[in-house]
Amino acid sequence: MLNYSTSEENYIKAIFHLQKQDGTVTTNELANELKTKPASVTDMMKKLKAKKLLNYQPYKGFRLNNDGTRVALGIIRRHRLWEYFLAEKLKFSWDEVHEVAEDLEHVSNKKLIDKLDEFLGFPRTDPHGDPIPDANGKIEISRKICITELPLHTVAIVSSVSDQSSEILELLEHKKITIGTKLEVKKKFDFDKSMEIRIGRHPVFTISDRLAQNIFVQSN
Amino acid sequence: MLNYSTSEENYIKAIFHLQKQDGTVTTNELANELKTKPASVTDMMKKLKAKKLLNYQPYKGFRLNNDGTRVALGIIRRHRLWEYFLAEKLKFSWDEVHEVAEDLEHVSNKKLIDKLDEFLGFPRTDPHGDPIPDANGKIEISRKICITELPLHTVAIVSSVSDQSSEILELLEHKKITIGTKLEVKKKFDFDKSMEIRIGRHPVFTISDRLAQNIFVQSN
DNA sequence: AAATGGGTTTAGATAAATCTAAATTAAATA
DNA sequence: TATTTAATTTAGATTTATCTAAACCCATTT
Ligand SMILES: [Mn+2]
Ligand SMILES: [Mn+2]
Ligand SMILES: [Mn+2]
Ligand SMILES: [Mn+2]
Repeated sequence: MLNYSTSEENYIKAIFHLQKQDGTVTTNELANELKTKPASVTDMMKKLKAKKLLNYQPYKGFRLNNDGTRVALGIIRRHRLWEYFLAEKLKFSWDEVHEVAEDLEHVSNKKLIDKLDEFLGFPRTDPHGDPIPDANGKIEISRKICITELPLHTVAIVSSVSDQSSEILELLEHKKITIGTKLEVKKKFDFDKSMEIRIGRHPVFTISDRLAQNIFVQSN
Repeated sequence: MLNYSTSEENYIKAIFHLQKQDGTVTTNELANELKTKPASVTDMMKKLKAKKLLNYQPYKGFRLNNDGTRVALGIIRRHRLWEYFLAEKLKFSWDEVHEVAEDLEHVSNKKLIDKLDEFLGFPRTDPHGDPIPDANGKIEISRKICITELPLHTVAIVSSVSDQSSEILELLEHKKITIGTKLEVKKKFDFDKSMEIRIGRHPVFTISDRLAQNIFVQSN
């Protein structure tokens, strides 16, 4: 296992996340994601290609290969285990963990991470409901769907939330929605795509399309 | 509170530790400590002087000022809290914690460290017996003396060990000496400076001068 | 007082990561 | 097919941290 610089790791992780949407990632997409400039991205892509972590032809975009994906999953494992530690053990709130984990994820000592995993009881998901890769880089394929796709009158369990800001946390806490909440969609309005939700036997209430877009439920 | 690079922090911490012996630290001493070259030290001393963390006149050595000392104590606080966490929670052994803490200490998020401190129950010393500075940078002045200085037939408590290698750990475990052990020196031999030690009512046994040099006891 | 030599600093080079501005390419439009 | 333009790459500079080799300072010895 080679070691990569903090900068290289940040690029690798960002490509991994952007790939999930499209097949191949473009220079501008990545520059935008990392708040850097396209020229810097091109430089780094040449370097990562030389290190055989991705496929890249000038002007044709890039995509992590098997080795690159393995490296990315290692970084994501570290990130999400630290997020779990911060929330569960240090009582950080949901929206605070990401920023700190951004730094901790770059301390890449295998024994540290495997012992941390054990200490935490081998958690399966981080505080945002995203799956944590195991020591071999295996990750659960999250069969999650957005509640905007959920059929009416079908009870489902909230499994993750894509936005991780304090603003969405405030709203979700107010609406008493959290990971694990069982809810069903009772009505959808075409006009503004808002919807009425019910949790258990509580009265129905309304959430905006903007919020609904960020709430995901288990689909199995 | 400004932030400093990993490299700057490593220099600051090393100066702090070297100062304890001498009054002022020399270029070669620091280069040797950090396994770098004297020219690199001079460059960094100019930078840290510009940042007003130390006193430095060409050819005259250097010494942290109040601000520099405050920064150093922050780094040492992080280092030792992580060492405690690794030993106490993740069950790392004594000689493994330092290396990992060398990386973790550079993640400088005040809330992270203060919550970690709380989670650990505000430990007063790290696994090697060295005091942990509190959130305000206050550190117990360790009134420790080496057992080579200890008068004969005086029971004392082992408070710290200066070498932190796996080799000394192996030997100390074999001799059943650990932090907290009550022992007394029964005899010293001029020829090789070896000494006979007694723990409680167990039979006396011999330790070398080389080992004795590294064992410190509380002196109060 | 002059010479010596170890410790220290300076000069100049290199590697990593970034940027701006200019050049280039490829795809869409005329 | 030629032109336009937006995305991308290249060229050249900058900052940080490091190094080697040469120059310099200064305390001790001749
Ligand atoms: Mn995160
Ligand atoms: Mn997360
Ligand atoms: Mn240590
Ligand atoms: Mn220690």
